[in-house]
Amino acid sequence: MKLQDTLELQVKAAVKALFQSELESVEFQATRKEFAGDITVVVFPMLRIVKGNPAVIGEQIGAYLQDHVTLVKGFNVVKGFLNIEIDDAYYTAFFNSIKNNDNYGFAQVKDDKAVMVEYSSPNTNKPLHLGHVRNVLLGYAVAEILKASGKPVYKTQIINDRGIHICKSMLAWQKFGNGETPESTGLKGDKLVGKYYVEFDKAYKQDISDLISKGQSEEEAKKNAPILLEAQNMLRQWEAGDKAVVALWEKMNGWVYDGFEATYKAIGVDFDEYYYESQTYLLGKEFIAEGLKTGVFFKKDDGSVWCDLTEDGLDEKIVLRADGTAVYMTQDIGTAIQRIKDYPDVGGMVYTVGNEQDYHFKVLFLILKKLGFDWAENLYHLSYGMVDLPSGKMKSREGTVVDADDLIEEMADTAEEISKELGKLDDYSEADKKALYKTIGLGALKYYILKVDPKKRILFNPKESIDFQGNTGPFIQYTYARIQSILRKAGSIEDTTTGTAEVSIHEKEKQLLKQLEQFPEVIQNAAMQHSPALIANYTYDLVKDFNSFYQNVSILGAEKEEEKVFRVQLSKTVGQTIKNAFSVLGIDVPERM
RNA sequence: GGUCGCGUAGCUCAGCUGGAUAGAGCAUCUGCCUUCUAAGCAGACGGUCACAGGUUCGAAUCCUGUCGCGAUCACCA
Repeated sequence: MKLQDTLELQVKAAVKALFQSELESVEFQATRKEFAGDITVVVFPMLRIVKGNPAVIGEQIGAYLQDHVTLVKGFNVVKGFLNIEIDDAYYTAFFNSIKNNDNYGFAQVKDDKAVMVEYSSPNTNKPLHLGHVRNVLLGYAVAEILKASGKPVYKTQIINDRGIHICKSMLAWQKFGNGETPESTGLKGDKLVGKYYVEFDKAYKQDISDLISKGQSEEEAKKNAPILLEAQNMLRQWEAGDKAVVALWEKMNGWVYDGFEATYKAIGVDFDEYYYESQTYLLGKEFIAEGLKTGVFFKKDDGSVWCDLTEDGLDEKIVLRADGTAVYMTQDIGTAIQRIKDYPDVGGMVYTVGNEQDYHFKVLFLILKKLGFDWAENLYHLSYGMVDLPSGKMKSREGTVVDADDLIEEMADTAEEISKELGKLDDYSEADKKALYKTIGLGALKYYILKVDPKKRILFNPKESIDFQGNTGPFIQYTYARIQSILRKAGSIEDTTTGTAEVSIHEKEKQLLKQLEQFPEVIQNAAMQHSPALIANYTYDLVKDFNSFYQNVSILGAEKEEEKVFRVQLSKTVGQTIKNAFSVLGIDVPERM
């Protein structure tokens, strides 16, 4: 049983024995480090049940606990806070229970219902940028956290592969591309297609200014620009299944997918299943028709279909255009239903999408509930703030984006610079060095993004590089590498001793043990709150405790053999915990750096 | 205008369902590498938790209002 649960029972027993009162619950907190003790009972809330002076009550309960509970070694009362000192034996026992568990912190699969986590979900007309990076890192981490908390998880994305924006890239390539391909240019497929998206915009702007100089208003010109009309025509041809257009669409989307895969691989994320809007929007339409029959939706005079959400405090929402074509909502309804059809064990879904779509998901979830799906109760919009630049929003068309591939490369370059300055890796091969720089660079980037609350917007200043010192990924990776160095040096020592001998626990060691103890709970909390930031911050605290221990206590130079063994094992366990924590964040840890 | 989110040290952020003197990192300044990796450690400096009320033994945390920033209220996705 957990320490806190044990103590709760005992405190209740104490109150019953001393004051003949029944306590509903007991409030605990970690003892502040300026006071003696390990865990603290807050006496104030008891005053409702037990009348008297909180300090006196604290003293009485403390005395009772000391007499009746072997784990309680001592106590003191400061104001209304009863600080309890726990016997070292408790911590040694705890440590022995986890020290050989490489999966410490991860729960066994205990849920038969799976969660499907959607992230990335890009448009196929331009490369991924820093905004997508935040999305992908968040989604991947939350999926891994859910897994670690004991849930089966499917990772997926919805690829927005149809619509006017794709026709724009296609048309521009047709007009100006001269048959360029990723092979002929050496460009990544997504970059090539993105290039023509920008080309389209240039031509479009040229058309507009031409029309304006011929006397049209700006508004008219925007609508009548020849190249836009052509793109719209292409969309109609696509919807009509025109062979040539569809073939071009397939070819260029193929290029983009190859490019995306390369980026996902570089970032280190993956997916179990892909969904394409071009394949799910029709199913959405079916359920609109269904909902029309059951009265969930209604038709307006012009033939458009709507959902009335005014009773839920929202507006009316269109779900099908007057001409019968699908809107965004139609597709999302279809996609959700398709997923449950494909994976009947899925009992809930997480959508990783920016907070500008908060309203959309509120409405989507509500509509799915109205359509009567029981799983609609378990939908969660993992909403996150935008990544902005000092100049404002990132806009692909205007080229003001931080490209994902470039960023990853720059991070590795920075890692290389720092590493070379320190010069600790002279015996590494070039290939090993390169791999390490990537690990560190990515570690810095991922940690930088994941440590902040998803709700907050991030202001990314490309001129100020991401830190490698302090509360950062590389700092944590460094600590891990240090631990591995100790383990390499300790080598055989570990194996020759049983390590069960009683060792008096140093203050710094106890601090580490307390921190380790919390890890499983942190995983559960992070899963419940869909928050990678909790894991990141926990890991940072653990690492700080370790470094303090490392600098203040000699590990390999311990006076007694059993102390040395204990410290080495403790280091090893901390290292394993860092590795486990970082693995759910999708961050690798190096053996040396 | 309606709705939602955010506002904590010069900067970037923690602060769980209310608890002790609000914590880290960066930046600035002091010490510590002949001893396990100094991407580190030990310390100093730095705060009217946007503002005003309310709830209570106790509020950065909960409630109300005000101000500031952002998003959204599309037959775009």
